[in-house]
Amino acid sequence: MQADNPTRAEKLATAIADGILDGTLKPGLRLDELGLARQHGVSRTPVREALRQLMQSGLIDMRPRKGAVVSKATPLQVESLFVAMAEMEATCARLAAMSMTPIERRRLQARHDAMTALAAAGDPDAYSDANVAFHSAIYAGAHNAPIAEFALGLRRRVGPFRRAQFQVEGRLLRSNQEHDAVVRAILSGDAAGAHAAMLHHVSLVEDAFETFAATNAA
Amino acid sequence: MQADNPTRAEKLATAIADGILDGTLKPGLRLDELGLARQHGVSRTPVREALRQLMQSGLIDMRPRKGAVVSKATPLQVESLFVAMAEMEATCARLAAMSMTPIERRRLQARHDAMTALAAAGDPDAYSDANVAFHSAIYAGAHNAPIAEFALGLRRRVGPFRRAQFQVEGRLLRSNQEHDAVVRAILSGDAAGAHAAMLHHVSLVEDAFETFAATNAA
DNA sequence: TGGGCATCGATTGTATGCAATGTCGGCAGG
DNA sequence: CCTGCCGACATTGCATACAATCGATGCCCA
Repeated sequence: MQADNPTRAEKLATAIADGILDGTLKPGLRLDELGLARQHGVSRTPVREALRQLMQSGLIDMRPRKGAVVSKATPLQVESLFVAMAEMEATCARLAAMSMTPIERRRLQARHDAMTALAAAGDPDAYSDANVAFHSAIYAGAHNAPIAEFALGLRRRVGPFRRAQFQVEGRLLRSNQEHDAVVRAILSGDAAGAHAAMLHHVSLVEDAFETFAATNAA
Repeated sequence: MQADNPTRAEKLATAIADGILDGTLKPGLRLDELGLARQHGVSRTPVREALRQLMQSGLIDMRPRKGAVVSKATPLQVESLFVAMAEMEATCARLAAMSMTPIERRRLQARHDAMTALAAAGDPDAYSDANVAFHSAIYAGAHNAPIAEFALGLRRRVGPFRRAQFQVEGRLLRSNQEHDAVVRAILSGDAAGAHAAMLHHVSLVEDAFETFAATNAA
């Protein structure tokens, strides 16, 4: 029981969050404190603290004496999440265009070039990983911790709803083209252009989700 | 000990948050769990839960075994907060221009007209209150819960740094003029214009803070 | 005299126990 | 048969007790 610098409550928080985000813990499921405690081999105390943390991040809902349930996102709420993420991405791009250092700009360009190659090679998995890093780089380039954290949290929360986005035929190349517009605007310091290009890019992701959802609703 | 529907942890969280925001608990101050518990007449458990909640909202910093301290905002971090708030206000204005219902638009217009009267009358206190409501109305008009909540949280956090903004001579009238531009853009559905106008407006608040800070740093 | 180290105190992390409250099932009355 | 009340149960909120870790103080030795 040594070398657990991350506290039990922290580990529980991430474990439960992972469970929610990867679909193991389904929306609406009641999170019983004692059950979770036994399941993870700890007492209720760290469970309670983990739950409180998750509540703040919006992954679960807790009402004073009614326990905790996995947030059940209505389609409207999911829509809000996508809109919010699009806006935050666009905002980060705007700020990045104004704030990125020359080194960050060069690295962004390098990332983008690498992704262009991946898109041409047609490797969805590698592209997807690189895509996450690409967007994270823009968050970081905004040089604004509060916004970057919020954007990261949003991305985590919308994650479950856009799993297969790069499976769609031709999405890779289009995504890369859109990235190109974003990168050019950022590198040239065009704040408004970066905002618009990123908004366009992420809104298309949202459209892809809606198409996907509509298809699966049949 | 009845009728405490808000749980003790919740009440503690708000109490401590108020203490931080109104300056009673100064940045850098160590928050001793046992001390807080005794001070509020409860045990450590609800204190811990309250602290965890405050950590998530950014008001305090906690490190695994090193306790909690009131977040000490460096000037750079304060700057980040102001930038973030400006961006979120602008984003809300953008979304509001696209999403507000006719009723909301009429109410916004009414609010603005009332504030114009207050500005003309030169009543800083009443204007300040109305100003909060005005901006909140725009948050709500964005019709996006995640963004609105984030914006509200940011406004709370920057609050302590912009107390006397309307004390500056002539600020009232200028503020009202800027609001006018924002309102016109929103009412006409000009998303980009609303974004720009709000960004301009809030950035001026930031400038006022910097002037204030620079003056007081002497 | 200065540095390394052991031990102590303080404080946090975790576990468990108790009291209070919400929930579910059964029962009486209409 | 349905509706409303009542009591037992389950679960949460809180308090207290125990364990583990960090920091500091003082001592010993070079």
